[in-house]
Amino acid sequence: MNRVKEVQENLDPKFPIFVKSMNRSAVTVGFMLKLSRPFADLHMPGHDASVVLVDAFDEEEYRTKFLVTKSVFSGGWKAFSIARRLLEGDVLIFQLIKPCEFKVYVVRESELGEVDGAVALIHLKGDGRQRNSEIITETINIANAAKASNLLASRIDFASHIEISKASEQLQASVGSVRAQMGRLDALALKAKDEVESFKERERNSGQVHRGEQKKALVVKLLKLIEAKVRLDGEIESLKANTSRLELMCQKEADNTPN
DNA sequence: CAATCTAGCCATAGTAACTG
DNA sequence: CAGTTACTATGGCTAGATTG
Repeated sequence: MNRVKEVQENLDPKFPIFVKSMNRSAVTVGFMLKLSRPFADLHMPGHDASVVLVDAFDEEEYRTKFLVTKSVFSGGWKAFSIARRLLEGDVLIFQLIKPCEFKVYVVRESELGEVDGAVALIHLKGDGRQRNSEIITETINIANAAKASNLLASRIDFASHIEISKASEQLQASVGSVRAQMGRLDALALKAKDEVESFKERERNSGQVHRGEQKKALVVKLLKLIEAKVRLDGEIESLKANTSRLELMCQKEADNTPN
């Protein structure tokens, strides 16, 4: 929830948001999602309405029905839930970007590493809230792209498409590497933050003692962070290229496969 | 008949009122 | 003023209705 909070805080505040963790009735039996009453009262129409959910992953739109009497997303919610493969415990952040239109960010309980990475990048970049939300989307997109590639692969004949499998494996290996990098970045970012806080504290308590040396140490740490960020950017670019290559291969395969 | 949707019921948490 | 109780709002579950 702390991670969700951090993501939430880095979204554009001019759009109202609400956070919802997935329970059994939202992702299995019944397939309906309750909105919090205060949010529904403030931002939802006073009548049943069709609501558009825009997946932050691929900008794909899903229509669902909002039932005002129960403050729930009902008809159509199941399609979104299945398409995004939502599980109990996953947390969704709904950002109201237009009347009856939400952008939806998925924070998966089982894959918090994805969000950790996004948070690490937020610490590093810090050049505006809009940019931050793009970073989160991009980071989650990359991880989801790897999963999507698996889904595609499951639909085709593995035996006759070894090359695609290999590409998929390479892609997953790359994702693993990037996740590991992100974990390290997060740790470094937190450490640097602690250092800055402790530096400020010491400065308050003991005046200007060793100020120069402490600043030097901080600069070294910051340089390390920047270096790691540049390395990560390179890996992300390479990962994107791999994803495009895999998509092309799958597309070719789909074109060649008779209906 | 199976999948999907809806509405009602129940449990729980929060709050207000009452009592000692 | 603090503790207890009762009421209300909210959220989750599930059975029944509807639709294809």
